[in-house]
Amino acid sequence: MIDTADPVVFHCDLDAFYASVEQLDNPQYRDRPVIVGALPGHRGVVSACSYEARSYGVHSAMPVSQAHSRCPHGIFVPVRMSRYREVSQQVMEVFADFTPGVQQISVDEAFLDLSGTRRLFGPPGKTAAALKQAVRHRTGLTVTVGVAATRYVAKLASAHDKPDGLYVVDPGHEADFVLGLELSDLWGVGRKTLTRLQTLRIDTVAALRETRLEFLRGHFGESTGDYLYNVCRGIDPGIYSAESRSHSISSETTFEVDISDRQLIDRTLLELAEHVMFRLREERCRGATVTIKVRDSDFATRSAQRSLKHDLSSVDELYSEARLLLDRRWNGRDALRLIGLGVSGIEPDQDHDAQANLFSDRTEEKRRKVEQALVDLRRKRPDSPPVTRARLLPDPERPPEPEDRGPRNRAT
DNA sequence: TCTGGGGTCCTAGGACCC
DNA sequence: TCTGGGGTCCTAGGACCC
Repeated sequence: MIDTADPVVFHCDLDAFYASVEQLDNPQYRDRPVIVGALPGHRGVVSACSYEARSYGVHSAMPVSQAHSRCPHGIFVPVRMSRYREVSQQVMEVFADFTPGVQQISVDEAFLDLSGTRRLFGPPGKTAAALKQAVRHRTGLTVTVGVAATRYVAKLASAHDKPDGLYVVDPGHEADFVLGLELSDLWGVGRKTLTRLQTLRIDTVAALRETRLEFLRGHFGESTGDYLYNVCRGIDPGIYSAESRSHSISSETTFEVDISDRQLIDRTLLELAEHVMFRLREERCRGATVTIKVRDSDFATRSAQRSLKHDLSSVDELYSEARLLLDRRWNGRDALRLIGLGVSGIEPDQDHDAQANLFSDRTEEKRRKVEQALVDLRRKRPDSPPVTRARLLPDPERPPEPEDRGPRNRAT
């Protein structure tokens, strides 16, 4: 007998989301292999692709050059993130009609808490079918729903029945369900962990379940050991249980060709500083830890980080810290493939004005105010050309920026 | 085939303090 | 003077996810 008080979680996952939106907006793309990401001839990977493209062996995270050779007649289109956010918002509104307990975890995924709705909507499987129908009717998109008593198992359930799927794991059957999966199906077991498990002669979920907790902790550390021990038994390790808020903001650029030109690298660093600081302000956050990242031609990646005694107050300050850090990780000669910049340890900035008054340096305070004014202007008129520093204005020698490199408006 | 960009969380070693 | 142990913060790197 199923208790009406049993917890019920839906994991809702929009199918091939970016590619589906492109097919929706461009009817001529329907039933054709659509590949969203970098364009052929450029560095980059596939962000998403339609199921038609998958039948050619294309998948997300694959280098675009490879996708192009597997599917030369595919339709390659760039990422239009702001459009996907818009459609995502519509879908979330449909979800909200079913429960106030919507926890969005990415642009194309959400957990829904449907506990205690049996009397209102009937059995969870019926509710999930109605939800799929509502999403299709209102947006034209298909969504796969996994239903279980916990978030972790609901997530595995949706992954088990894509696309346009509906899979219910009845309460009490979590362990049996997980036993039927491959080790690599377990969320949180990636390529490296899989290889290490196999090296230890652990090839299946059943074998993992026979492995002692102490052994797993010894080989993988306490945290991952406990994680593996739990998930193979269908026990939720506590994913997404806490209220999440962002702890870092970063931005990075991979150059079309590796470069060692100091001026170009400095200029890129300044653009990144502008972008990161803009987002920090836009989200009304403050932070004091700066991290830079560089990647060499051979893909070796290094980082350097410094925590300041005070919160960052301006683009110029972030930029000059970033340059100091860059000098610690780059000899100024080797060609770089990528450069990145981030601020971490960020917290909500409750009171801007009180904060600003703490700055003893009047110029810093002035800068801060000018930058905040720019943020407010861009927020008010997002379609107007961005106001920016003279040295960041487009260089006639350089190709134009791809659409989605600029600061974004967050859907809230 | 030559590998994006945005995040999260964990580990391990060293500094520092009690 | 020498010593132990714990807690916390910082830094660098790595695994994983969408």
